[in-house]
Amino acid sequence: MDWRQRCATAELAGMRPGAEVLVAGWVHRHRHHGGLVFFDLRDRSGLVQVVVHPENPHFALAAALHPEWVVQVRGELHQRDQARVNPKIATGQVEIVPSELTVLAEAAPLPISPADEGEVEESLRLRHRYLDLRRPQMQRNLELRHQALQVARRHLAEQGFWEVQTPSLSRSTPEGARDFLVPSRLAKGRFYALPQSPQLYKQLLMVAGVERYFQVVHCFRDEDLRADRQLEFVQIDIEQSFVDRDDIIRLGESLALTLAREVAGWQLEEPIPRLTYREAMEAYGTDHPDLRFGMPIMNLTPEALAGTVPFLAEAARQGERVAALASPRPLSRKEIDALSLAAGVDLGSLSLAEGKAGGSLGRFFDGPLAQSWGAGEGVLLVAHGPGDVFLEKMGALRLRLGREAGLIPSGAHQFVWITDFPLLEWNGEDSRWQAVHHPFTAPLDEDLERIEESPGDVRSKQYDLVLDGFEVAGGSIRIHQRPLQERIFAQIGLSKEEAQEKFQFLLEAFRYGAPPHGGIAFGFDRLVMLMAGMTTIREVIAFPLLSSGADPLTGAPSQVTAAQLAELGLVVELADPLPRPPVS
RNA sequence: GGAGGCGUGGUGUAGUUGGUUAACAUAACGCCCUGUCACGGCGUAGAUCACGGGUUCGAGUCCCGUCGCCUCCGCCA
Repeated sequence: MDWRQRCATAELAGMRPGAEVLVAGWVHRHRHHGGLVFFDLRDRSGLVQVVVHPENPHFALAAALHPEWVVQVRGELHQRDQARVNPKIATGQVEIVPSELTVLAEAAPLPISPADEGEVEESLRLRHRYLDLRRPQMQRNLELRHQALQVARRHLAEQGFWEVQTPSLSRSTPEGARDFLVPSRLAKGRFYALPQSPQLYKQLLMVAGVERYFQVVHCFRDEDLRADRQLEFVQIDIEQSFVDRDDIIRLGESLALTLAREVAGWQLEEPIPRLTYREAMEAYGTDHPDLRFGMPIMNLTPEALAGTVPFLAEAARQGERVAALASPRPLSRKEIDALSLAAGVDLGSLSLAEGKAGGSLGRFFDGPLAQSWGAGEGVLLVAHGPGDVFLEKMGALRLRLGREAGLIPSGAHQFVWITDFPLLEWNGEDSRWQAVHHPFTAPLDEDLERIEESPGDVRSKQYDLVLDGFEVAGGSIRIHQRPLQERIFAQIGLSKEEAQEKFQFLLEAFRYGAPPHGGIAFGFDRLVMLMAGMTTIREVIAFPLLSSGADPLTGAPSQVTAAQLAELGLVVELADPLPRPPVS
């Protein structure tokens, strides 16, 4: 067999009728008319119809084919009659009349069908992922991901970035997510950690004079899974020396827009708009707002509240925030109650119909006043609460209202940069300040003197890139001077000794001439998910985990033998010896 | 850790206030069919209704518990 003769089914559309062709692939659908057999042969590129007449010596074999058998067909390419053209497939103008038909492999009856477009329970899809991935949609997702990788690599390489690989077996560091640990056999009782990101290595590469680094890298965080989060995920990790914030934002922006244009085919506005963290929180109640629709949170000042609703005015006097969201459509009392419950705030309502104010707050308003608040066709939902926690609740409510009202135009996509994040946040549980991003993030120059006196007010050189409400990239300019780094460590309660113990290698490296540097990391799975129009990253990962962290295909995580444990010097103690049987 | 939704032939679903033999589509198997392309027609087989307990003369249906999957909150520097 000379496989070099084989051509992809998609190529057949452009070939001249009468040509002899060799194709191979899977039997997608099989149509048997007694005296005439058709089957669609599927390969990675698409489908082509094979037609077998009764006088064909391969008729009996063709009639006996089953879905997903692997076959090879040599034959003549025929132009179909006008009435027999199938406009739904790319090769619908032609069909193959076989002179040879060979079954390369038979297939057992399938638990799930690659030719069936209906929904199948996801754990079953993952159990038989190799079948699931045969579906054209999944093949498109894999190809899109491949294209995104190629475009990103080319784009960065063209700008002088070197792809440098960093270790997966590393040391556990404090802060951040729970580490995955790997026991050491050679040093029993000690553990490697899988990287949550190559953060420290890429900074060391800057000290090493690499200047421009990137990597497509697997990262590991042992936290609960979500539709947009897996235990293991891929970043496009970037770091550059001799830059400040706008340089990295420009770089990230060019990469994001290049991917959007070349891979997703989106034409988006340039430059990408920017919001400060504060602006995003005030208007959208989140640091990753979906800007494909408006409906901002309306802040009601004590002045605006004066002489209107007494309990709201009182809440404002007490220092609470009072804010409103404008639902574009009217809501019933029942719907508002349900929204209140879901949002975790007490929602008052204000509407305006035929010049009269209505809703639960309507009695405090006359028509013109209600109008001045923006009450109109829909209903104004008003609530009060303390601080950013309240804004976050209103932000979640905004998102829900926007989605339910269909305010998100299909096909619309909107990037936004979020800047000026706080450097530190108060951790009530541990009673200490902790880094919002990570402890190597540089403060804004103008906020440097406030680090000790007012740590919560210090803004940082962190920036996040948000697409359609998902954080798709994030990074910062790093601290490259040791004295400043030590001031930050002191603020987050990391003693000199602890800092020395945990980050000794980094601090030491910084003694020997560290250039100013910064970087950004793209959450590659999320970005590809959005470009593919999917709603979970599992759809763009070849072999993802269930939300329980289990892999129903391989049975991971699995128990290991006593001998394996002994070799590592480990003893497993469990109340229940089999806490989670593998999915079967 | 918490909340919600879901769990019925291989797959996807229906199953009313508890009541005869658990229905439909599709896949599988058999027969028929010469222009289909989600082919069509006839037939066959295929379900301990996730698991365990309870209420009842009687449970897919009601109650309690457990498990699994999905979504969200917590968590994710």
